[in-house]
Amino acid sequence: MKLTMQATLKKGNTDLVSETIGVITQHIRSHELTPGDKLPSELNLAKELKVSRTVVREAFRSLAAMRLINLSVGKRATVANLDHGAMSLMIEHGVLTEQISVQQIYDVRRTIEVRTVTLASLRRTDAEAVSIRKHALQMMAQIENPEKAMMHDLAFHLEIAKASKNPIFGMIVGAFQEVSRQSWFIGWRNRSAEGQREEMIQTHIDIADAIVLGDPLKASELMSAHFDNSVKVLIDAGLV
Amino acid sequence: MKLTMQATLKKGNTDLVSETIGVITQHIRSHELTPGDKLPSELNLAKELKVSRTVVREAFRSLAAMRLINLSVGKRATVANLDHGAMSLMIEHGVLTEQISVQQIYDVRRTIEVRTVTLASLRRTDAEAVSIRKHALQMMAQIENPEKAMMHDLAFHLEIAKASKNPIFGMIVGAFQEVSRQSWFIGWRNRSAEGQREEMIQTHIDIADAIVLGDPLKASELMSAHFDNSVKVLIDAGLV
DNA sequence: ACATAAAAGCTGTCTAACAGGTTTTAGCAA
DNA sequence: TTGCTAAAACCTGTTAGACAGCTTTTATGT
Repeated sequence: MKLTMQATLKKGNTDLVSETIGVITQHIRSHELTPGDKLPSELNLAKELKVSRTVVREAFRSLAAMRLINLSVGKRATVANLDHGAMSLMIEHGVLTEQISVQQIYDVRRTIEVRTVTLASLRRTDAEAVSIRKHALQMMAQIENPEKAMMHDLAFHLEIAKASKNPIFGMIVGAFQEVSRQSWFIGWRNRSAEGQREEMIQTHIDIADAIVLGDPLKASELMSAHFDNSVKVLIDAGLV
Repeated sequence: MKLTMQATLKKGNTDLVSETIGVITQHIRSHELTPGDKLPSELNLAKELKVSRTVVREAFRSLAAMRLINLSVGKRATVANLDHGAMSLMIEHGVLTEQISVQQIYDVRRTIEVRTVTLASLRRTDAEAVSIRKHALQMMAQIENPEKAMMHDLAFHLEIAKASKNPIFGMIVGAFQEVSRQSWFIGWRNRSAEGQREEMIQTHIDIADAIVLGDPLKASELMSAHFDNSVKVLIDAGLV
């Protein structure tokens, strides 16, 4: 890769690391780099910008934390694919520090997922429809195995987001899954009455069927009802 | 602050920095820290974990990049308030690297903002209602000054998100504003026909009025129409 | 032409040092 | 004793150099 990083650091009020981050993102932009493309090495960047390797390293780490680039030992840093890892941590942090409540998460999820299921109904490939339905069926099959049932539940929602063909939805849905993982079992445990779990899973199957049939209205209504029910269960469980 | 970081690094397959990040987030969790609370100093953490200050610094930088903590020279790191800065960069990166299209952003925005305006209509304080309406009116007043008109436009949407009383919506709406800033002028320039800009701004005022009146249905319909129109303008401009 | 070994390049981590900002401490004055 | 001030202690930002261990390139010999 040719190394033309004509941008120089204007050593102003902010710190060198922040400026270096800016230079690197600018580099990505000006060279029109796409996922997988390599960035300059730490040493070259340091020399180019006349800063220490430490500064460049901290800048790289920052970008890696946001999942904008990938680091791996021995190799040069590469531009990263869109990923929800960083957003997951942000959401988790919000919950941990009591800035976000579980109910608020569910409201956002409902808002997003009513949309993803609508789009998925319209845009899904046949393969995606099959995959989505399979996860719903597997939930039912694994009803005695909460751990696995949850896996399929999460995968079900994520597949729908992917089938919406909008990567931002995929990112947001993915971001909430880490933290949802924790409240999932509460919901499961509190659906203890006869048939409650089956009913919940059946809703998933019905949603899958609506997607298979390409019925966005039906799909979104079911999804909305599913969230209504989930929030109700959590509230009944005293989790508010 | 008492320094009990009993968690030790299990020097396993991943790198020390990642593990240190985990320890720090764990520290925040176990000590139930909330925004503003101080974290241990780099040196103390380094000694505690038996790693070099370099490693701790890179961990801190990573967390700061995600806006989970705030750094400032001379002072100890503190737990941060929820902030959309990192998410802004992630979205911008997605657009820059051609993983996200402008139209996809608008679809997400519409989805979210139809919801925020609904919630805002129900939950806004009087002060918020006034502020929202003021921004809409200021847009009209600054119709000859695109730069300022845009500022009020963005503030308008952000205020609505805040009035929804769900910080996640605020974060998401904020995150998209950085990147929307760039397409805003395209939309503005392409509403060149007589009265088109006034019409667009009038929609904002109408939305504000619906919020003032506490009419969520009307507000959400108007917001939806606004996005329909914006997307149409951008498509007509050839930006797809 | 190809396989292999050496060399060069790169990242991860550590140590030591110093500038300059911030908080705490100590001591002095009222 | 209280309140102010100056010094000390603490803390972060940045630099330089070093070495282990992994990866890519180069050179070498068959």
